[in-house]
Amino acid sequence: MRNLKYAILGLVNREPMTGYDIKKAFDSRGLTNFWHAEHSQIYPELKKLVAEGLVEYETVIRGEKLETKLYEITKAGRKDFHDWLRADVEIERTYKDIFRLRTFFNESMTKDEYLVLLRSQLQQHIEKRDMLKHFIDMDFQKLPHFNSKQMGDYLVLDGAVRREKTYVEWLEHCIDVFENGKAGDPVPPLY
Amino acid sequence: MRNLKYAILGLVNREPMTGYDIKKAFDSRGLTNFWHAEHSQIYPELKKLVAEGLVEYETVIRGEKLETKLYEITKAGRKDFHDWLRADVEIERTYKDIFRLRTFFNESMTKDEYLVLLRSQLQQHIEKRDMLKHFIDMDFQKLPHFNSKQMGDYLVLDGAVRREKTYVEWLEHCIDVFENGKAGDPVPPLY
DNA sequence: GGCAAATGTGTAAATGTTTACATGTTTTCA
DNA sequence: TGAAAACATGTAAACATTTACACATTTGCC
Repeated sequence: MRNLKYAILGLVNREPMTGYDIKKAFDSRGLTNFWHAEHSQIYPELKKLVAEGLVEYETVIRGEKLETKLYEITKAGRKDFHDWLRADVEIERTYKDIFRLRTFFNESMTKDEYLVLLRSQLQQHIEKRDMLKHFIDMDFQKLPHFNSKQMGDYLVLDGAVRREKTYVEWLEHCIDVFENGKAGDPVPPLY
Repeated sequence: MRNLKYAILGLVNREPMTGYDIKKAFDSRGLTNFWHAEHSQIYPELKKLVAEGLVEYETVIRGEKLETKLYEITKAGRKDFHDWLRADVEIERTYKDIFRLRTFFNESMTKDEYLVLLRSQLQQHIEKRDMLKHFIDMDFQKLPHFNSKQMGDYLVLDGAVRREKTYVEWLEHCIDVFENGKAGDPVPPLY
C-alpha cells in the first residue's frame, strides 16, 4: 500500500522539509487525527524514497555545525504522488477502534463497570471535540481559497470535528441505553 | 497492546469456537466495522494463547475424518480478559483514514478531479450506511436485553451507522464547498 | 553561564498485519 | 455424481508500526 510513502511525498510536495519537519507535521493538529508515524519510520522511508529517485536532499548547516537534510520532491516523485492522489479507491472495510471492541463485549461487565468506562470516554471525546472546534474557529473564520493548503487543513479538521461530535453522541446514546433504557423499548430513530 | 489477543479471548469467552469461527466473526457485519484479522494471524495467536494457558482446545471430528479444534477459554483467560475489559484507557490519538489523507492534499488536484473522488466515496459510504441501517432495522426492532451479546452487537452496529452517516455528511460538505462555496464565505456552523 | 526544551538524525528489536503459499474435507446444489 | 462453495488449518515472506536505544546541536530562558 505504501501509505506512508505517499503521506511523506505529499508533505514534501507542499514544500521542502527535513525529516524532523515531517515528524512535526504528523504530530500537528490536523494531520494527527487521521495519519501518524514515528521518526523511526520516517527516516528509513526517506532513505528509500531517495533510493527510488522520488525525493532528493540537500545538506544544510544549521547554526555552527548541525547538519540537517532538506528533502525536496523530484519530477518522478511528483508524478508518482499525483497518480496515487487521483486514484479512485474502495472505502476501507475496517476502521479499527478498541473502545468499540470493548463495547462489543460489554455483556461481560456489570452496568456500573461499563458506565464508568463510557463516562471516561465521553469526557475525553468532548474535550477533543471542543479543542478541534476551537482550532477551526480560530484559524478558519473564512473559507480558505481553493487549491491552497489551508483548504486541505480546513476540510480534514472539519471532518475531525464531525467525527468527534458523532462519537460523543454515540457514547451518550450508550449511556442513555444503560441508564434509562428498558429491555423491550423500541430503538430510537437514528435519522 | 495485544489487541488481537483480547479480541479472540472475548469471542471465545462468549462460546467455544474454532479458528474458522473466529475468522467468520471478524468478517461479520458488526465486528468487521471496527476490528478485523486474517486467519494467518488468528491461528498463530490461538497457539500462543494455548501456550499461555488462556485458552485450551478439544479436537472434534467433523464428518468422517476432518479434525477441527474447538477452543474454550480457561479460568486464567477469563481473568485476563476481564481485567483488560474493565481498564479505563485514553482515547486513540489517530484513527487512520486514507481518503482524508488524500483530502489533506487536495490542493494538488483540480476541482473536477477531486469532485470525482468525492462522489465515488459518497456513493460507497451511502451504500454502506444504508446497508448497516437495514441490518439494524431487521435485527433490533426491540432493544436487546442488558448483558446479552445482542446488546453489544446492537451498540456497535448503531455506532457504525452513526459513523457512516457522519462520513456521508462530511463528504457532502466537501462537495458543497467545491461546487458552490466561494472563497471568503463564512464557515457554516457545525452544530 | 547553565540548564531545559526543542531540534535533528539515525538504528535495533519487537510486534502487528497482509499476501501468498499449501493442503485437505464436507456440504450443497444442479 | 460431479463440481463449486464452504469448511478447516496451517506456514512463510513481506510489509507496517511501535518502543527502545543512541547521540549530538541549538535555542530560549532564568
